Amino acid sequence: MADPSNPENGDENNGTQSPTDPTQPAMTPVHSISYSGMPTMHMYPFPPGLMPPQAPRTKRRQVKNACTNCQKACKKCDDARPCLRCVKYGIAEECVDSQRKERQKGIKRGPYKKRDGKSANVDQQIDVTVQSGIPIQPATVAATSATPPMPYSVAPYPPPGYFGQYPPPTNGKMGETQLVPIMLPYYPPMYQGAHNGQEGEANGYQPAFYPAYVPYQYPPYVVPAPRPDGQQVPTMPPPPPHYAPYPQPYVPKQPTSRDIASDMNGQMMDPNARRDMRMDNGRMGDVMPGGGHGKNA
DNA sequence: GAACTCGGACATTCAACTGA
DNA sequence: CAGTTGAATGTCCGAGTTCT
Repeated sequence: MADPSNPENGDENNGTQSPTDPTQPAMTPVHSISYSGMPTMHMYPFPPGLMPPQAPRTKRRQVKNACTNCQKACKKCDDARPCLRCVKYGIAEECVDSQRKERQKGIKRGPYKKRDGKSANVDQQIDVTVQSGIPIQPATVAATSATPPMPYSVAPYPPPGYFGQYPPPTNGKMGETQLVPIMLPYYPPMYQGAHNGQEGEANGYQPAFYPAYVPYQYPPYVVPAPRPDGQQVPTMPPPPPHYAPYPQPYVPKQPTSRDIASDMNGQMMDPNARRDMRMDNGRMGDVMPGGGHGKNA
């Protein structure tokens, strides 16, 4: 049983949510990514009746190289050095990248299975329909699929600020709706206050921007001409209330006294005592080649 | 109940292979 | 030679066990 109070387990249901977890954004089957620290309360829900047809299973994120301590303990590491776990246990000075073993070369593999379809996985039909009813092209989805999820839906309006940041589409017709590329902000989980998080990017949790396509509706929303003085032009009127809001800058949650207390618990313990309890009888001596613990060896 | 262990699912990497 | 495949290798979830 997962112990929610176990600091090792973190405060997130990382990577192995129920396949039908409705709090997770719809992701393409091409490359779904779990940013599981994304708190539900800060998500931009899909409007009623517009939930994606199925919430695909999210993908577990891994660091490229865990530190030796996390590796020994089979626990989640992060890219920062010292990693959060080592800091938490007071062994920051021992937090070093584990050494990767060189891959063998010259292993013969035998013939590959015939590909049945020409581009079976590329042409995977992805039915992403935004509320305008405009299906996003599979290629479009693929292009954005390696990027963070959009925990909100897009509406057939240019986002606020659109005109100041992106050139308006130029080849549309009156009343037509067209997909246009924009950059959307994404706030990684750890950006949301690192007081007790475990997962996330290395320190310096900056909002990232990533490419996405939104349906752009041509007039009646008139494209304002750029101002000669270079100032940003006024933004568009807000979308009707039934549309999901556009992403907003995340306002980090202040840690509650309870959060702090629970975090303190993990730190009050003598770090050395804790280290003795854990690190020195890890099973890393027995970490076998072949992933897992010897099963493929 | 908390801390720890560890089996195994899942992710990533990259050389071998394939087909244009 | 770029793109694909799939085995090797790595991470870490979470159930079970041990400890306090």
